[in-house]
Amino acid sequence: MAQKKTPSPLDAPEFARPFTTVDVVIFTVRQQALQVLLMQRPDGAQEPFPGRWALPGGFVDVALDEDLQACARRKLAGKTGVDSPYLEQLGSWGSARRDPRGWSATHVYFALIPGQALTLEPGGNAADVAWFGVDALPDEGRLAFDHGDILQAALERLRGKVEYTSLPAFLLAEPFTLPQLQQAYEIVLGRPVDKSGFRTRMLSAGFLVEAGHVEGGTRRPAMGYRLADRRAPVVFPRTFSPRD
Amino acid sequence: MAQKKTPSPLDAPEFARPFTTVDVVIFTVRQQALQVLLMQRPDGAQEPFPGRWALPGGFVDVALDEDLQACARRKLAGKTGVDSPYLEQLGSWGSARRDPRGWSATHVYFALIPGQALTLEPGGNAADVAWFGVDALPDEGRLAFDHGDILQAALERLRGKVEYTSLPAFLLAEPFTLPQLQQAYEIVLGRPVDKSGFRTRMLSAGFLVEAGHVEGGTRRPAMGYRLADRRAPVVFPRTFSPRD
DNA sequence: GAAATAGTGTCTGTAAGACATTATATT
DNA sequence: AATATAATGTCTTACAGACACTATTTC
Repeated sequence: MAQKKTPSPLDAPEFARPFTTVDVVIFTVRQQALQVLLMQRPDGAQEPFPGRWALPGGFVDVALDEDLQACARRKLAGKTGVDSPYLEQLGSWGSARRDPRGWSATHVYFALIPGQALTLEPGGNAADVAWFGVDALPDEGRLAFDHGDILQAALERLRGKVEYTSLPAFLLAEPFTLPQLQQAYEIVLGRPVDKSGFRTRMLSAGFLVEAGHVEGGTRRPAMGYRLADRRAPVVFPRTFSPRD
Repeated sequence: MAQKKTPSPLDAPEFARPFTTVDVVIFTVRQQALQVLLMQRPDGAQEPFPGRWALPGGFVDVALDEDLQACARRKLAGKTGVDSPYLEQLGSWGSARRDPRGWSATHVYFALIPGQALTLEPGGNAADVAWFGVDALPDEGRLAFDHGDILQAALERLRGKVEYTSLPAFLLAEPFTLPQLQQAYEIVLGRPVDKSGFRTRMLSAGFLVEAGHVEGGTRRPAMGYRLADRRAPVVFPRTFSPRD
């Protein structure tokens, strides 16, 4: 086939460049449920998907953002005030049709933040920002753009990784106890986990550091733990339930 | 903090948009080694990284490409002639400095293609395209842009997933034998794998379909197999070597 | 029959899953 | 003392890893 010389967007400024956005799927555990942060789209007539719920995000600002991760961190800090969450790239979605305004590509990150870190409602304008249980999404899950698909992919990634990593530890404020950690696993996975095996796995993985007993509980106090390394999760050699 | 109203790139056309590219990391097994396809950058004075080796890729063409995956498929078919490989999104890299021409973001895919599918050298202009063993990269691995980092990430992803998936099957032409598949695993992982356990794992996973004995070998012929589903790999419940 | 490769059998150690039991706190 | 939760112990089973063995082809 003839290898057509692709015109460069640099040579021809009017050559259409896709626009570039970053979106963040922010998970937390609140009220015994896995929840996600959504924003309501503005109502203007020019706006795409007016009034619909969407993932927090927006255009990359080439003047502000050094790189994609910094852009994601900026948007996350703006909405939640949390500045050092677990942040992982999920992937990117780009097509001619996902945004009615034209060809667009979004780079998606997903973040895990402790529920206890959110004492006050996020941001200055709290009205258009809200937490939703992942099983109780607004508009029957029909979010703006392709954000429904993206959220679905984020959930699959999270639940998949939780089977064999220490990810749920990033959903808890330190220090946390092993029962609390187990509960976080059970909430994300949506099924009970055996206590004995759970404890052996967590302690033998060596990613927890003892931090003294936690008082204030109702009955016998449990040992508190911190993460030895808050930057990355630990990978276990096996999944939780090999087969049904 | 004051939530500055971000100017929209749509309202102001002169607002700088990052430019958008797609790159593909194409792996195959040739000459008993894991190899990757690289292209040599053109030599023009205006060109970034002239003469350096780079991953195949380039600008998204909003007129040609329906979405990112289609763009990756177009670039892959153009370089290799292979049109239905295993293709998975690896991630995206975007920053102000990765391309000297300005803020850019690239969406990276990685592909696995059978070595036997490449009877002739790829493309029309074969001079600037070549296969390299991943342990024998040109320029000591100092590729154009951040492609060295990207290739490293692709290798980690591939080797990581090979520990617990059937991915190496996509590096072989059908029908293939179990000894061939085992060899593909050993080449990618860089270590020997026990035959007995390997066979049990592969056959019990149920993703292989018998396709008659393969002759032409030197000694006893082996059973040939095809993939039941060429679209996605199978995930095993455990990794190959739990721990050292 | 020798040699080389394909394929199977056997043993063992480790660890997960299930469940029972003990330990330590509050009221 | 009763109770609730934290933490540990025991038993069984499944399976990976190691390695020996058998099977089937070519020369």
